[in-house]
Amino acid sequence: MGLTKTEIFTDAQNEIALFAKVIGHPARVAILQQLFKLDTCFCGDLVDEIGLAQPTISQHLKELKHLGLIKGTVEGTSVYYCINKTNWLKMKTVMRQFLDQDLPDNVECC
Amino acid sequence: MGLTKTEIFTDAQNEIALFAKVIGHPARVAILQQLFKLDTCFCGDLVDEIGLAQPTISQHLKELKHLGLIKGTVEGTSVYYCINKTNWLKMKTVMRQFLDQDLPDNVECC
DNA sequence: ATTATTAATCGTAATATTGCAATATATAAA
DNA sequence: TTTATATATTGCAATATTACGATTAATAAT
Repeated sequence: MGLTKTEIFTDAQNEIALFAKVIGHPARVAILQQLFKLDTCFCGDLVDEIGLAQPTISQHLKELKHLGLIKGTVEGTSVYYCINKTNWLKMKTVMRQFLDQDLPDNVECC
Repeated sequence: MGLTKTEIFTDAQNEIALFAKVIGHPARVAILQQLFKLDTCFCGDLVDEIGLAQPTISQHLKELKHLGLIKGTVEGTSVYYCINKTNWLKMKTVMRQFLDQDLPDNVECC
């Protein structure tokens, strides 16, 4: 096992989970916050800013890129990363819809 | 390793990651959606609704309970679960603040 | 051409997660 | 008291994740 049974859930449920999962690590949270703060950021800056080894940061960046939340552009020997606004907005919409579900006020809960 | 270095991140970053992580599995997404839909839900209903074994569901419920997103009340041999409104709102606030960060419109991104 | 710089990839160790069968626990019903 | 029902816990196997040292790749500078 150790393998999520994605096939028994709806696409929407899997999408929410995937987005949430990528946010589910403080290093990736920190990277995203940096990219928002600085608009664009060289990979090396992130390694300096966050206290993790370069390969570790690179790996987290890869995951964020894979989900489309960031873009990377090569410039010389450096790569600068930035938020992919379109996909960030998409994630925001998906997550907000999930978070905003609510119980009717009158319902008495346990 | 395989061990997240939480100590190098801020409390806020770790909190965001923890909340996101618990949503980062479709079974827990499905459970939460059911609890919102039905207001309150017997554990057995969840096992029937979602196609996972009873111990697996029980484990996911435990994680959700541990983070305070749901409450469980024993009634006879059954346990009924429901959303913990207060903590759900707290998570919503934390996550929304993270998701709502934005780049200035005028900034040109890569 | 050689060397320096930057980031990605590979390989690997440690730990975490997912899922379930088997079992335990606890209450309800007979 | 015995039996049925519902949920939690235990133990375990399979897989995933996290982290990093070593290496590679690719460009820039000398």
